Amino acid sequence: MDTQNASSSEKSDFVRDIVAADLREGRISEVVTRFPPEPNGYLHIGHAKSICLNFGIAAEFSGRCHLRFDDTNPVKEEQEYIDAIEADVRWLGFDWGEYLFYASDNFEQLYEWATYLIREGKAYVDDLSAEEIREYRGTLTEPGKASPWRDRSPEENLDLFARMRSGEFPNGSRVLRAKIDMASGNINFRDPVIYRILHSAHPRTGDAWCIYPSYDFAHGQSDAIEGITHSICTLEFQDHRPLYDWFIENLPVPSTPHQYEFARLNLTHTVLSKRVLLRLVKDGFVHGWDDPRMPTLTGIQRRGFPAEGVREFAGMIGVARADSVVEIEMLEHAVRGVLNRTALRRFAVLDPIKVTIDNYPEGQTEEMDVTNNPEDPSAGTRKVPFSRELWIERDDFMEDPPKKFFRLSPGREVRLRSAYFVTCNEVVKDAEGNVIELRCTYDPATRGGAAPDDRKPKATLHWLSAAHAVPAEVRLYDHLFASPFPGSDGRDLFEDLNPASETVLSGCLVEPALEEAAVGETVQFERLGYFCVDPDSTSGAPVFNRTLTLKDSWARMQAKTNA
RNA sequence: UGGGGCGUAGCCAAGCGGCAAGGCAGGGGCCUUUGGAGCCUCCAUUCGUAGGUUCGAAUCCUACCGCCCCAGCCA
Repeated sequence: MDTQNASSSEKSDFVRDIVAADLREGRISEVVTRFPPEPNGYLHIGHAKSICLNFGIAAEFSGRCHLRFDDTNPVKEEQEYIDAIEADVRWLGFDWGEYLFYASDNFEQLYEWATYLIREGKAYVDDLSAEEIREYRGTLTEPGKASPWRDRSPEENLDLFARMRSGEFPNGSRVLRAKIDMASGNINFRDPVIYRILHSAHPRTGDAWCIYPSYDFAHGQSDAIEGITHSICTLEFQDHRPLYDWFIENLPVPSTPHQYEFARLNLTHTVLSKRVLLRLVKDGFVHGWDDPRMPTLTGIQRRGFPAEGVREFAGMIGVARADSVVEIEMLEHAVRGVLNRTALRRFAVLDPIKVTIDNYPEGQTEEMDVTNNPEDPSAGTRKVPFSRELWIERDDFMEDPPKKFFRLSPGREVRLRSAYFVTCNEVVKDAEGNVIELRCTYDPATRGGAAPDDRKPKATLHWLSAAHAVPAEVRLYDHLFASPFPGSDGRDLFEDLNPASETVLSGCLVEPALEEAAVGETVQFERLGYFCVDPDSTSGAPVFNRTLTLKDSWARMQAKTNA
């Protein structure tokens, strides 16, 4: 029973099953995985799935996971991205230790192996142009045909390849191709390009090279050099696996890694395409890679999602081979789960309305003891000042309330959390008839929020003492895209952007404890949601990003009756 | 019409010949000094479809249907 319970709480999926079997049956003695980002953009939540898989497996099976940059295309790659990727993987909570690699570390070895292939008669320099190569490749249903340069001698190929390296030829003039099978049903076998001429500086190797290996020629060989046992990638590389294996078999590589593919993550109401994310940033649809609406790890972090929530989410969704789109609510559920356990509770009023307690002594202030986190007694309590003039949330009052509205209204008594019961006696309006102030009385016997006669108001409100409240800016965030499937049914992706994805509120008020809140800290504004201190905050002028709302059954009820 | 994959609830996903896990979402209820959280409970007589094998099929076989990926000198 115990072992059953223990094993059922372990993560299990087809990749872990394969690793476990390989270990059990002695095909490997230690599992070695790798996370191989190309430094041409920022990491997003989809990468988090892969990171959690690769680092997670290594940890669970006492192996190791390498961080390797797949930096074989200098025209798209930048040091900025390398730095950001390292920071994001660390933020997610993973450590590659000494195992930091770059495909570019292997450029010399890769070059040597390319010449090996040439000497074996398994690679050749092709003078065809890019367009000609495409034409010669054939189509999905028709075989390709041989390039006229396919049968050059190894000597000539070696000479040409060396001259490609030395910079003698312009971009696009020649490529090195593996000589495999122009008639293969798998297009990756139709003499794939393995080296191209790119007179372009590389973030790491500078101008040492003007020819660069393609992904197919670099990835598996880098795996072999590092001793990777399980090279885990996404489904679109399935067709490349035979080619991956071909290079491993035809080259004198030091180990025999294997590739396994899983379905990449898709999420509703957002998009996980580096191309589109780049465009959102470059065209100003968002404020940057770290915009709290972005699905990038840096954006998610600024939004206030804890790394633990992201990891929990990765565990929830599993790993399989079927294409899927996960509802973003699952991510939000995981995030709320950790925030509920860890976030300190605070009072904040986003849309204030004045409350005056007529029978409370003018000039008096009390320090009320308020629980920091009812889920975690060890978080203790804090003092929140209470006085005669208060702010409450405008939404928490209705002059003419519908049946199920339990909050404040004329003649009704509610509890001010951890303070007193108050009753609304009078509604003050301006010339236009807008409610501008509520005149209330309090019951001194209910100090702390409990009545000696045990009567229980149907609602508990959050509040702020007017004299002590700190002004703040609060940014409300919602899904980046209004449609769950952006760009579906032929719509332009950008038409589906949610116009209400960001709402900036000024004139919000927060309790004094928040005046000097630490950037990056996420707290719960009681009854409103989770909010994260934004780096735009300055001393005494905090800025908060709404991470997520609390689940709101009142709002749900409203929506249902309105529908 | 070539090659490679995938179809289990609204969504994700276990299941590996013995009678459909779990989570998210949703419904109902309890509880509550957050209309939060928590707790209880309901939610697939059926696994893309049709045949077949078997005492027994989501699991094996056959055919069909649907969806995804591949024709970068991107990864």
